[in-house]
Amino acid sequence: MAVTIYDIAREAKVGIGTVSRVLNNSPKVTDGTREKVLSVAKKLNYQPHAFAQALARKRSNTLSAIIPFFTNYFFIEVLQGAQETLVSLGYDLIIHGVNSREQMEEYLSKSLKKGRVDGTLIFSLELSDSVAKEFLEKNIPLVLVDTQHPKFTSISVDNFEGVRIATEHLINLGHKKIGMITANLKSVPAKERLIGFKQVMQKNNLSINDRFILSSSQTKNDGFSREAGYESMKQMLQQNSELPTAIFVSSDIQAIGVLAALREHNISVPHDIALVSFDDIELSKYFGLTTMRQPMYKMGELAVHKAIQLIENPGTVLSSETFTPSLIVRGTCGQNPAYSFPSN
Amino acid sequence: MAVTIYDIAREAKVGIGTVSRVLNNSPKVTDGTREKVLSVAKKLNYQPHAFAQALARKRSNTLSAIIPFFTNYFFIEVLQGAQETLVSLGYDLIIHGVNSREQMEEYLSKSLKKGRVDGTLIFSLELSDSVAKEFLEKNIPLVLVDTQHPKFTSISVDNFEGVRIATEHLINLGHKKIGMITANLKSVPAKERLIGFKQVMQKNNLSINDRFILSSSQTKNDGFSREAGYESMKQMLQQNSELPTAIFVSSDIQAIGVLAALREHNISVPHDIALVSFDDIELSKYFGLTTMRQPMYKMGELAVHKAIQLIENPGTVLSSETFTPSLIVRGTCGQNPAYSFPSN
DNA sequence: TTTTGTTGTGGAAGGGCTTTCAAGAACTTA
DNA sequence: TAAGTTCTTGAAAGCCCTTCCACAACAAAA
Repeated sequence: MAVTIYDIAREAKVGIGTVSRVLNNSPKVTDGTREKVLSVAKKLNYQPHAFAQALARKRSNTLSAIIPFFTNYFFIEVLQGAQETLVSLGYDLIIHGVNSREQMEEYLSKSLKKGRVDGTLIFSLELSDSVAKEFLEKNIPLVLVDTQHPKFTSISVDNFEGVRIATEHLINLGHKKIGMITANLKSVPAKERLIGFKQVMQKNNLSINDRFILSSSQTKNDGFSREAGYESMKQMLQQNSELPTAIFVSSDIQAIGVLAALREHNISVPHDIALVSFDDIELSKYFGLTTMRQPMYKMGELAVHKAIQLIENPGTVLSSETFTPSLIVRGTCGQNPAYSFPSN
Repeated sequence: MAVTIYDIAREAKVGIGTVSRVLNNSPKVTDGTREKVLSVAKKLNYQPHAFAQALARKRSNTLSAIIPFFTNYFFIEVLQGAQETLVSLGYDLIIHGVNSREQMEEYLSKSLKKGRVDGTLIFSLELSDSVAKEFLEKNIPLVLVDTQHPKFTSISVDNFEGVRIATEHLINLGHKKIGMITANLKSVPAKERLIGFKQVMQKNNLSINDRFILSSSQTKNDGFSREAGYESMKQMLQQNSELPTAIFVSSDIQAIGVLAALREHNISVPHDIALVSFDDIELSKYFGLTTMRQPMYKMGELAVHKAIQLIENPGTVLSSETFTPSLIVRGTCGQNPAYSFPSN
């Protein structure tokens, strides 16, 4: 049986209340008793019992994170950011990986009420109204990462700004005929990136050729997949005799498919066509992709801070923060001649 | 305030004990009362309070997993296996990603005593004696995955068998002059894979040319890195005028480095040199690597089952299970002509 | 000296559950 | 019908903590 505060109280000849006060750094304890208690606690190698504490305090010092497994590298980095901050703040992390929105809802409906966690982080998954309502009703702190909802604090990436930087990079390199390959337009980021692209082109007085703009009809991963990228590029090659000199692709994973399609047609990157994409997943460096990097670690970190702020400060107004992705120049845009493809 | 068993008891006009018994499927309750309680519980949308339960039962239905972040893809897959099994069994998972053994020990020393988890899973990290002692003393169920210790249940991969399959695949393809590039020999898998390789060569009456066998002196990731692979291959190229016709590389990530070095020298894979490696990380398919796949998902799954068995059945003897990796034939071994490199 | 005010302290209550215990209800059996 | 069993049930105790309340001890003010 583990050591309890009763053991300490007996040994130190004080009351359990005093022991608890000492352990919680309450100021109203004499230095003498404090030392006495502390030394006994150390001698007995006391550790507070997490559940008893949680029960009494009505606080568990635990957060849950719901992350889709399929986000892969994003998953790990963001998790790393979240986890390390959490540890430094004395919290634990219950993680729940899911593969779909349905799975998330199922999990939430079961776990939410158990009072096991003080707050929740949801990554990349769109919030359904029913879930949103439940969080609101139960007043459980919730932070959204890489997804948004008007009623909750969220952390996301500025797609418009990212696209602007990417596209202007291409423009500054002298490209005028620029195409875009995006994912399934039902997905919010796919749509935003396309709209952003058109805006930038217009702002720079460049004409938009609709034949150079393709979206995907695939539903698996909303078209953010290698296959989708491959198909889109194939299609562009079929439909056109003349090609753009540069293409902005809405994700790295699609860009890898695009590269494969181009290679099949012996079209050299970046010589014949330059490429810039979005995400900077782990694969990107191996393929030499010039891309827009999302500060994943930072996002995890900030998510935790926001969540804890919400917990410790229930009145906090919801705040949505936006990160600007940064341009990572590698081989596919042609600016960096030292960068061979696939890269070293 | 949440609904408690007291609310149910009052509403259903029974005692709290009865409510608890119904909720825990105790047989000694009449069908009549059972239904009554159940219907009230449903009506009030009751959810048991996890901490109160844990406190009373002295069981938390929670496992903690300690996984090094740097294992990347392994991390995700194995986690997925663990997590999904856990959910199906009604357990929660506290995960703790670490970057080193020191970090792991620090975390353990703090968290172990809190009685927060019923058992622990440790992945890929070698157990120090002090930590081992602590687990033993406190009698906390522990399962080791991808690492071993004589006193604990573990799940690992049969390196010898994996190497045998890989190397004999090369031999069956007609190769006789086979080299090996391994990682830092301080790491157990690196060493085992090398020893295994030599055994297989001998068993097949093939001569081992020491000039074709390289290990890495790098310490970062124990030499399981792209850079290490690149360096090793460079070195082999420098030292030899004649090269082996096939190389077994101790990990995929190194193989990617090897590929880069070979490309620089215009040596074609698999035409001039065939390659087989180990792990089947996510990258592998994009590089068309023929490799030995570890059943990561399965390992996570089994780890959980073993841990829970240990928890629910404290007398269980420790059992160590070994998985045999399976050969994934892609482009780099030359057997699969349809597989271009980098692959489609 | 008495009164008022501080400060430190012990212990009960409470958090929500499981489990034990004793007693009442419902059955047997003679 | 009485005595003896067996079931079912309500309520108390216990899990380990935090926090509130009341009181003791002492210092300062009257």
